[in-house]
Order: sequence, then C-alpha cells, then structure tokens
Amino acid sequence: MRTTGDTRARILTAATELFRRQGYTATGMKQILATAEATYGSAYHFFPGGKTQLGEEVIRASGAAYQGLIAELFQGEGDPAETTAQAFTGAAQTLLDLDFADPCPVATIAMEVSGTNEALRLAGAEVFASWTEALAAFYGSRGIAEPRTTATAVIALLEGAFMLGRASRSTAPVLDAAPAAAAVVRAAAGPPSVGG
Amino acid sequence: MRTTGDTRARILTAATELFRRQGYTATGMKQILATAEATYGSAYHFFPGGKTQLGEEVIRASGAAYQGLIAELFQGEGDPAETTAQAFTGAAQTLLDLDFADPCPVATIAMEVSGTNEALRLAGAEVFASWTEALAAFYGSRGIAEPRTTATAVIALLEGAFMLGRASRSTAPVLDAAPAAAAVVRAAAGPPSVGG
DNA sequence: GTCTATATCTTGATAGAC
DNA sequence: GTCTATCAAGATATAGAC
Repeated sequence: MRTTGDTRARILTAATELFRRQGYTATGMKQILATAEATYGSAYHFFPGGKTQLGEEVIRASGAAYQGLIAELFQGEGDPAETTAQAFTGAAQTLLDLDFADPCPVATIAMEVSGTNEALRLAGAEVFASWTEALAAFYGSRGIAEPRTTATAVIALLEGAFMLGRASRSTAPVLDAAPAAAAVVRAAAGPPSVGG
Repeated sequence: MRTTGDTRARILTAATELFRRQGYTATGMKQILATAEATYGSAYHFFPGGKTQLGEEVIRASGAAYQGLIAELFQGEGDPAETTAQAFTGAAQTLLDLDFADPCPVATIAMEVSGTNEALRLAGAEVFASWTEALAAFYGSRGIAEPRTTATAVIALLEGAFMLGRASRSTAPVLDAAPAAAAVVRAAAGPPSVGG
C-alpha cells in the first residue's frame, strides 16, 4: 500500500543510511536513488536543492530524532551521573548492533563539510546545539552546576568515543567513556574545588 | 636549494593540509598536485599506491607528529589533571589559529573511511592506539588508576570537542571540555567511590 | 625523476517526453 | 509525479616521451 510522499521518504531514508556508512562526499546520487528505488526525476522534484538539500534534511531529521532519544533516555529520579553512564553503555550496544557503522548520522557529514559547505555546517551546528540544550535541561533540573558546560562535554565525549570505536571496530572506547562521563557529571554536581 | 625528496615531501604536506580542510574524498589528486606544484608523474612515482597510499602516509605521519606532541605536553611534576586541562586550553587556541580547520588530520579521514576502506581504517586505529598508549604512560607514571581507560576517555573528549568546535566555529566546546577532562583524571586519581 | 596527454569512469544536475 | 537520455565537468590512474 503506497501513500503519497512515500518516494520522498524512501530517498531520505536511503540517503541517511548511505551517508552514515560511506560519508557524504563518497555517496553518489545514483547510489542513493538505486537504493531508494527512485529516479532522478523524483529526486529533483522533491529536493530541488539537490544533494546539498538532501544532506541538510538528513542532518535536521536525524537531529530531531536523536533529540527525542536524549529526552527519552535522560529522565527519572535516579543519580544523573548513573543515568549518563547507562546511556553510554546503551550507545556501545548500538555501535555493536550497527556493526560499527556511524551511530551518529550527523557526525560524519559535519566533519566532512564543516570547512567547505556553510549551509551543511550550520545545520550540523544547530543540531549539536539542540542536543546540548536538551541534555542541559536535564542536568539543570537535577541541580547540576553549569549544566550547559557539562552537557557540551558529555556530548563531545560521546561523539569522540563513537569515532574511536568505529576506527578500532571496538566498543571499548565507548565503554571506557561511560565512567568518565559519570565523573564529569559528578564533578559538576559536587563543590567546585580547584585548589586541592 | 632543492634537495632530493623535496617533491615527495611537498606532495605529502599538500595532501595533509587539503585532507584536513576538505576531507579525504572531496580532495582530488589534481588539487593536491597543483598545491604541491608537482605532476602526476612525480605523484605516482613516489606513491605507486595512489590516493589510498597518500591517505595512509598522511595518517601515519600526522599520528607520529601528534604522538610527539603528546609526549611534549604531558610531562612534568604538576597535577596531571591540571596538565590535562592546560592541554585542552592550548588545543582551543590551536583550533582558533587554524580558523577552525580540523586540528586533527586523522579524525576526518577516519570518520570518512572507517566503513569503506579497511587499510585506512586500520591506519587510523593504530594511530589512535598509539596516542592512547602515550597518554596512558603519562597517567600511569603519575599514579592514576586505570591509565588506559582514562587516556582513551580524554582523547575521545578532545576529538569530540574538536568536532563540535569546528561545526559551531567556536572554541567553547574545547574550553568546556578542559575542566571536564580534568575531572575525568581526578576521578581516576581519587578513590573509586561509587555508592555515595 | 619529471612531464604531458589521454583513457575510462563517475559525478551532480538538467531537459523534455509522458 | 515519474521516466530516460544526456551534458559538462570532475575523478583516478596510466603510457610513454624526455
């Protein structure tokens, strides 16, 4: 049963999958269309902005989806540091389930185009900011000091751990990052002792 | 005064610069050779393995250089957590000096090819492992518990912060990561208190 | 070791029929 | 809304003169 708009969604899904596996530049329109079982005519009908528009919509759609995931994972009354560590443990499993394809569809595109494509760079920046805000809202509600700083560091840690995990085809970096992320949260929860 | 081997080095330098700015796939041999003021003949004379060999040598050379930088930065008798934070502060300045080009030539290539080019993926993995070992050696010598785990988390945090910083064209993520990295080191230095 | 010319293929994008 | 055919420009890589 086909509904109107099906083709557009198929193209977007195929692009998301291929971008995360092969990167943005290395993925051609032809391959996207073959995977989506669509044609050039349909692609440029729905995405007149071409490949750049496709990349931008992939970033924003994935960004919204992951923002929802953050809201889902980071809640409840437990220790926020423990909640954070558990999210990393779950992320390690996701990495494994994907056979070390990029768990973050935004990261690879962001790395590739940050220096060359301003529209895509900006889309990635906005998505990262939205994740930081969502996570900071959670930390703030749990009484963590400097919630935005903490959230930024936790997201950076997760993205970096994904990168090392993909390169080494191992979940170890993400699992190693779990207690580290908890330590970051605990440090912000406690007193800001600097001198010793 | 030209010395033998000059051309080879020029090609390698140009490739390193362009890969970090534009990514591996988006950079063409033609542009590399134009930048290096070299020709196809020279390129395939020195790099018979073509673009893949060029990518691999860029990764390994940059990896060795940065391993030296780690050894240089992480030493001395000061508080290792403070030393770590200072390294991040310095990295933020580097990011700014590069006008938000990738401070890590390995990261972009690793993200792009981890799923498609096994030779390059492995080269990146080995480089990341060498950095982790170098950093772990420092933490171990300073009495930090689980030095490898700590080192992995710190490197992941740095790489992730670079990624966010490039996307947002801001040093804030790297500066936010500085105290977080210190917290990770401090947590490993102190007693493993979990319950409270 | 360096050069030019070229072979072969793929890229993103468009035109126009239906 | 979908299709095919095609364009112009790019890609990596090679051949062979010098």
